[in-house]
Amino acid sequence: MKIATWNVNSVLARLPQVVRWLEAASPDVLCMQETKCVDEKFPADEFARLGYLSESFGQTAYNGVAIISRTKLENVTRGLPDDEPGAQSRLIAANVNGIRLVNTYFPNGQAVGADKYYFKLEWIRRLKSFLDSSYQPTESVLLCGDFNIATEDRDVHNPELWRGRILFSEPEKAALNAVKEWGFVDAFRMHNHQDGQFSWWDYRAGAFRRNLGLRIDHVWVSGLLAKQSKAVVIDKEPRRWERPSDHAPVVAEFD
DNA sequence: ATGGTAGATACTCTA
Repeated sequence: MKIATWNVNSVLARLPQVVRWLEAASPDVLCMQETKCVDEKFPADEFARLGYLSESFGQTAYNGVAIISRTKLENVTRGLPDDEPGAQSRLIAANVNGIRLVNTYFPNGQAVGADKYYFKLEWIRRLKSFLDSSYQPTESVLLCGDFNIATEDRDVHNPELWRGRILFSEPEKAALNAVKEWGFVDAFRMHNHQDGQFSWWDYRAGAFRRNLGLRIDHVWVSGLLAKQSKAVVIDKEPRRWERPSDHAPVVAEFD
């Protein structure tokens, strides 16, 4: 079973690339972030043509998450339980093949100390509460998405430049570590130990060409799934295509 | 230290 996560940076602008990638990689499930479109405009018909069922949780212009799957998606939930009405669309969860999938788009935070930064930290705390109250670590839970946090020096092209900055500040890492302590393992790091393995590169200043990136897109799994984890790869190929997303898909394979 | 790009929306915000 192949489960992928990809921040597509607008599912409508990226539709040709997403379709091309689905045909090439043929994942069973694709979790998307930053779909940037309301559910009525989500291109479910295009994905149905490729054999995928869609569940979307979008909004106008910003954020938005979706799961497409070759097999049935059950018990779909949208948002965090304590979200205010009209809250940003950042989480969609569903059961697929006995796995509880939690697809997330963490707030970016903008800059350390900004209002959005504190919103990010609080959102992560609320995610932790949601996990604590909803699931047992003995279940098969997969938390994936654009976490907008690099966790270790080897996940950052220049740790000294990024230290203390947004996406790599200590309070962000501590908040995320509390989520991990729910009972997750970073599936990518079970199989890959090198530095320089990134999932996002800024559109500007030739960052991709120079591999000036961060690993901020993650697949985390509970213990049962960790035992079934065969491989996790970051597929850089679609980042080389015309009009790419600034993120690359991360693909996890399970027995 | 600055500015570089991209997407959606509506002349600006977010990343």
